[in-house]
Amino acid sequence: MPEGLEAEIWRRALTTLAGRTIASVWVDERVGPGELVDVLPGSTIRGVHRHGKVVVVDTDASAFGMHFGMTGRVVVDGVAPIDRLEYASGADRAEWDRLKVWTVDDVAASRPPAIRMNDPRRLGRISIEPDLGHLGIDIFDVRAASLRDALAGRRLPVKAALLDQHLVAGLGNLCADEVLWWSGLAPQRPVDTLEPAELRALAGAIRRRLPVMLRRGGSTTGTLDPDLRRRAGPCPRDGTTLERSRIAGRTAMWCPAHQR
DNA sequence: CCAAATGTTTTCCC
DNA sequence: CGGGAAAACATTTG
Repeated sequence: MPEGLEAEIWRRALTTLAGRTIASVWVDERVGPGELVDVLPGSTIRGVHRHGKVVVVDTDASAFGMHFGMTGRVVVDGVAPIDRLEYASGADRAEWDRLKVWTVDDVAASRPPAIRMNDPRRLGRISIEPDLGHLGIDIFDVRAASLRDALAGRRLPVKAALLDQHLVAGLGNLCADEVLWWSGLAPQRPVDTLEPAELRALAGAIRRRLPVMLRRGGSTTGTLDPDLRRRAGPCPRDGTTLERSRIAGRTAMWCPAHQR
């Protein structure tokens, strides 16, 4: 997916809909509850929040959540806040639409839906009143202390921990590799071997780098960008050829020289 | 043609 | 119970 950064970009775009009243809803029942069609019409959008990779739209009747899987995306008032997703199709076919929400002014003006979620691979999910209680600390709330608490008592590789949404919510494969690169930690390092200074470096990388990537447009804008990952090119810091390994079922790219 | 791709969940196994 | 590996989901891209 779309990682937490993309979810935040979409959350901000969706926030512009606050105050508008929903007229009608269509949902692909393979990925979301059909009851949304009955519950939402007549309600007004109050606001949009996000935890980790989940975006939640609050209305005065109910709230619904969107999770984007690997290839889900959102179009707001006909405009895609992120025009093209890496590792996904550049096309936007109507048959891939999974959720459409029209507001009363959309209907009056015969406009496209205010909210349209489109997802070719159909790995994303739409939920009603989503339970976010099982998610870990949000990426923008990570501090050295909260990160230490989240990882306490664990022994798994640090990258596996960063990808586990129950521990830290919002990091995906790209952002996890990125913050490990910046903090000088090898992805396979067990979390119980991390020194306090290393934990601080990791929390610092999450705190400092994610806002930069968010400003640049998301999780593909890091130092280890998709092109460098594909080529397994030289480490931008020291020129060492990046190494590729498999951790927690995902491809990890890392520098064997400066990441220890 | 083949492998891999921003993700999660489940199941099987140690 | 913790953790890993693999499969499943579905489609496009390199």
